[in-house]
Amino acid sequence: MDDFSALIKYVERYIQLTKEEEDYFVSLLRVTRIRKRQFIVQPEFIARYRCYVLSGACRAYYIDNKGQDHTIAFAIEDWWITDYNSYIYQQPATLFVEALEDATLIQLDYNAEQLLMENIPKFERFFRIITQRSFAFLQKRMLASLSMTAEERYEEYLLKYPSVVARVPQYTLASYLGFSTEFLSRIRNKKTKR
Amino acid sequence: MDDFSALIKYVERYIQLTKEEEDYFVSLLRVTRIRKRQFIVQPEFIARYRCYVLSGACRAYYIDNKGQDHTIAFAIEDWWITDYNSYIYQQPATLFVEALEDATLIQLDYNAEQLLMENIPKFERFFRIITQRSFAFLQKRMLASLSMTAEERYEEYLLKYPSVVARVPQYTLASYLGFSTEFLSRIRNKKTKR
DNA sequence: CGTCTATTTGAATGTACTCAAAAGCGGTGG
DNA sequence: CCACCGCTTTTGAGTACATTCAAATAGACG
Repeated sequence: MDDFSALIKYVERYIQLTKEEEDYFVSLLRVTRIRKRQFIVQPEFIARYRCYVLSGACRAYYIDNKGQDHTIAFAIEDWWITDYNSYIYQQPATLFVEALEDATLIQLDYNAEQLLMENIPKFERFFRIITQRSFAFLQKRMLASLSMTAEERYEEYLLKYPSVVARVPQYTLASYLGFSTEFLSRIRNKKTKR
Repeated sequence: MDDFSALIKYVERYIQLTKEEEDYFVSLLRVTRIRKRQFIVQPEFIARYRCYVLSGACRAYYIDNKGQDHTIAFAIEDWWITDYNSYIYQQPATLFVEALEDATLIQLDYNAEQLLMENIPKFERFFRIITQRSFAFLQKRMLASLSMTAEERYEEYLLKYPSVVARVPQYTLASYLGFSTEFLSRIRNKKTKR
């Protein structure tokens, strides 16, 4: 039960819950443990869950027809992850979601989420707010991708999310920022030489 | 009043409204007409409104420190537009939102939106759903930007949104897709020669 | 300690950019 | 209704930023 306290805290940043509501919410959740390199979501399968990261780190990525992979999201403690397109439309995924470290996740099932919103309309509000914030965040990332050089994007990300940079393999970071591993290596090398 | 029927229809794709709810909703709206090149949002000012486009076309863009502009969104009939980061956090904008043609817009004020959700909780649901869809859309765009060449992105956009491509100036389309006007010109030229 | 995975380095290459100038297009006024 | 002005698109040449491929090195895990 204690596993859920972090998530409860997270939810209560946006909406207030009574004890009963909290219990009902928790009754819909499930904790899973997965090991490094294990997949939560795979192409062709439908993403049934939205996952809240209790511990560990994950990434969602796409493999294009040339075989290159492109990271669309990272998630560490207190973040959510899934193939969002697959989850909200309940259609086959196009992404892989993989554990970068052994991880403990709280899963919220799609149907449970619908039930939750029907039974406790406040959760409509909760999901609205977190989605709005994610959207605003993604717009900023899109703008960064349109207007900044590779090096600038790296510097910005390093400043904002040092704890992610420190934890994830370099090639995943490069594929998130939109350039090759080799190029990130050169960027870092140039910095240390100064 | 008839001006609002398109928007009502839009809303009713996601939630059902009673006559009273509809009236209350409409009472919070305001129609404005703006001329080509006029701004709805400007940097430094707070985006007070979310705008639904009744007629005309708009774009939201960012001007970087080198003076280049980057289009983050277009909006034609039946789409919403604003500086979303500014709107949801009610903080100074970083974007320009401009009319590409004379346009008629329905404005929804930030405070009115909050009121609306308090008084008719169904609207929580409405904004949740449209934001989720926008987010899913933006993720796809981000992936396209990470994994496709300039030409591929153009071809894909042309297929999906021919009516936007046909209406907006080429330099705005290039700045949306993430390359220079000159390059888009070359892409198009190459196509017609085949 | 050995194997597998991740990072670094070098060299050649490519995709897309920049700058400048010309051409095309559209709206406005005489 | 035509001419002009401003804005947008096109074209050319030179260039930059970042990629690719291959090989070497370093690091992590059993």
